[in-house]
Amino acid sequence: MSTSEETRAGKPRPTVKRRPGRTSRTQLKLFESAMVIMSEKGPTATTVDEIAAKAGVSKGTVYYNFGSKKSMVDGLLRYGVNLVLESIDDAVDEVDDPRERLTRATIAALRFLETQPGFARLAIAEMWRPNGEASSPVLSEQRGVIIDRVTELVEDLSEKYEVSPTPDSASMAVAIFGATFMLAMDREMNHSARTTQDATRAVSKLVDGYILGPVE
Amino acid sequence: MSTSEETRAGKPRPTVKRRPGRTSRTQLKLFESAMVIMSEKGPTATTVDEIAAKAGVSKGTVYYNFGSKKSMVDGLLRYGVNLVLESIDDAVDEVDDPRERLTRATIAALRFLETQPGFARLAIAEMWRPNGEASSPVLSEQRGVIIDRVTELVEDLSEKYEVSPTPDSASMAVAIFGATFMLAMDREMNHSARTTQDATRAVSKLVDGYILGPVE
Amino acid sequence: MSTSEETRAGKPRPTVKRRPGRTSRTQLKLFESAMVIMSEKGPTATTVDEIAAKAGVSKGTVYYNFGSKKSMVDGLLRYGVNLVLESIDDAVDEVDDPRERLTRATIAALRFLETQPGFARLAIAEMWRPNGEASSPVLSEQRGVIIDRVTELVEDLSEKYEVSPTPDSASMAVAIFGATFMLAMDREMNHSARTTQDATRAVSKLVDGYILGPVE
Amino acid sequence: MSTSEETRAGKPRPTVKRRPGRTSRTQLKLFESAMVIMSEKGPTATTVDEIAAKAGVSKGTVYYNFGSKKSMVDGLLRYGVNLVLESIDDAVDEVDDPRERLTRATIAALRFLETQPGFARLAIAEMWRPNGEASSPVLSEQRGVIIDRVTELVEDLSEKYEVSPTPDSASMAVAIFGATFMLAMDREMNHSARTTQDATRAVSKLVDGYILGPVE
DNA sequence: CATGAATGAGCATTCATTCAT
DNA sequence: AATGAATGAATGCTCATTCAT
Repeated sequence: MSTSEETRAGKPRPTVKRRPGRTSRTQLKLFESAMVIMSEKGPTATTVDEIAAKAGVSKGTVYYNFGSKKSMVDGLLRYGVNLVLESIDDAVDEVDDPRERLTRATIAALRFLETQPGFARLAIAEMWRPNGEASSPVLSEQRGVIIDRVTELVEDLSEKYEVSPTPDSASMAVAIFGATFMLAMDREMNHSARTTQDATRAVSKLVDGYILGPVE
Repeated sequence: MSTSEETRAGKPRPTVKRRPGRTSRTQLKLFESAMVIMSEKGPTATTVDEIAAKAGVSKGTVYYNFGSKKSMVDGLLRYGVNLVLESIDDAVDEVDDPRERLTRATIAALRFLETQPGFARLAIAEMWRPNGEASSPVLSEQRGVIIDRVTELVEDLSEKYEVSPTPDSASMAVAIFGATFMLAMDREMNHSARTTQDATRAVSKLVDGYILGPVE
Repeated sequence: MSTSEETRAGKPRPTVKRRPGRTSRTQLKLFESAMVIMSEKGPTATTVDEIAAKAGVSKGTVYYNFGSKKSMVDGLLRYGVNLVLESIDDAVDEVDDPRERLTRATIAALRFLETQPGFARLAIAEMWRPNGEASSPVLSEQRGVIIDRVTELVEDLSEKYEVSPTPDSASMAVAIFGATFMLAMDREMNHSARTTQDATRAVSKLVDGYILGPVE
Repeated sequence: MSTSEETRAGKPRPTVKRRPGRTSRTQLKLFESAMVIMSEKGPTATTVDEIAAKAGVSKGTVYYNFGSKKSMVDGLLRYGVNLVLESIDDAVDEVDDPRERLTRATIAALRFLETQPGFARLAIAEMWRPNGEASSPVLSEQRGVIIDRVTELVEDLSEKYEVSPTPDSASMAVAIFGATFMLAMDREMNHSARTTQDATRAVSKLVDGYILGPVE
């Protein structure tokens, strides 16, 4: 699911199982522990010691398995994005109507983010970073992957409803994604302030706005 | 504009000019330097040394003026949020129609975020943080301030168009804010990918969606 | 006496006093402590903690003053080489005869190395290192400086005695330096095994061999 | 060829073949790999991982065969010294004249060191170390072995030419060895700066100097 | 007001070594 | 004989903060 390009010659480290999908028990434990702590404190504030302690292994084991904190975050990011993508695909599966597909997709994403607030926070903390050095290529990559998926859905919608020239599908996708994302984050911060349903409805509204012509 | 809650008793430090709005030249210089660097590297990765160097003063001076790094970030946050609020107020001023007001407000915010990507990054990096310890009260405070402002605008709209049961105004405000925010960030990351106009139009679309009834 | 090229932008570190020759008390203390410990254990085996402890300052102070362990070693190297050079110059001063000059120089070097076995060990440990990465440019530099000085002396000798075609002066310088160096090291290891005078005489012998024609 | 003094009681490990001179294929492979890497990076900077990787075995296998990194270095040292000794013996064999013997011996050593710069570096890095703890007994031992061999040659020379009281043979041996060593190292560092012949001639000169009386 | 030397807790990372299989 | 996952002590380095001048 991820590989460590950092492994210097002569320093053989497993880092990640060659067989994708087959993650050792230890790696999985570390993965989960890292996700939990990093969602709470953010990746920077999370120490490798904490992760190791939570996973019940030694610090050395973390490095034996992941090579570096950075590659662990990368792995976490890829892992999370895959989960989002999967939950979107599941929600959309066997649904034909483009509008219904988009709506279900956003709701699915919303639900996922509410279920996994950790990932959302991790993602945001990593995604908006200095464009410069620290920002791993994995970020732009994953950012693209998810936006592309939403853009596809929007484009199907555009075709069916023949939405006029105006906003390009990608912009629309970004907007929808942003709305969804922010609603999820808001719910998590102001616990119980608003119901999940409120959020769901708000997103639906926005989608509708895309289809309908401007208020005359 | 900033306060130092950290100053322990018995250790009198100016930290902040008593007279609000009256910031010394040194403080201003530090403020600006901090904003520039923190936008680029994020607040955590930014060191006090760097800020001092950029401002052309000694490290000690930073502490003399701000007391701590944390209180500096708080100040920056307040400063930025005020700017956003101001640009929204300017855009909305003398406009009566609620829809027009909301549209203009979002566009103003969009423009601001595109002009000050630094602040946007700073805000997001700080605002969605562990609900726990690290998160300063200033954050939730400012988060609330801005969402409240948008909510007001949405509520005016609801009244006029008598938007039915639908999503509560606050959720809508959050969604709109999220869409705006994400469009701004996306533009900055994928430089030039999409035009400012595309983004503007996309936001307008969403606003329209709120007003109109659901697609029948 | 040395500067740190490593200082990254925005991370202002004194590293070394601008005014050459004027080293702060702390830096001097660290310098001396480092020399003592590194001569005993070798630079690699010496930890920054140890140096700090011996100097009676905190670890942070070491970094405040030298920036890195590596630049400290570089400084030590330069420092030592300068001392050797000085002691050679002192010994040679006001002596005109080339042979006498060379002899005195080697004896001076020998004495220095016996007095400062630490430096000798440090030098050798650092000088013969992988030509690759780890080897700082300072090394080749200093290596050159000292060999050049000896070569000068040998060349003066060559001229006076019109030493025939034979080995080039530089090779001769290297050989003499090597003999001197090894005698010094040997004396230190096998304490008291051989007297300083024995060593001195051995070196003289070698120098004579250079002047005289081959045994017919 | 190597011993593991570290093996704690009750933990029987082969570590070294009982039958001296009989080294298993795996051990040989490790031996050679270690020599190559350690010559390049020095023994301290060389990790067991690297050696294992280069030899194509697992890290555990290194320990299975050698018990510890230290005992591996010891073995390497012995191995190298034996090679030098052998090449000297070969060069001297069937030569009767003491001067010729010494000259040939130094030239042989010079050639060996130029051929095996790795060993030279390894030897020097290890031989001049803290007299204290880290220094394995193997070191002084090997240091003695090689100096003794040269001393023998020098003594034969002394007898024949009746070199007067002056420098004792051992000092002379050390000096000659040092000159040889340094010339070899210098050639390796300043690649191609001086020819092998220059070095050879320089050493010859020094030997001659020993025989001839002082310049009157 | 300002400075800069000093601090020390904290952190990511390395690596020789162990051991169950 | 060999393996490789796991370990943990050790280490170089960072950086927010303090304080005497």
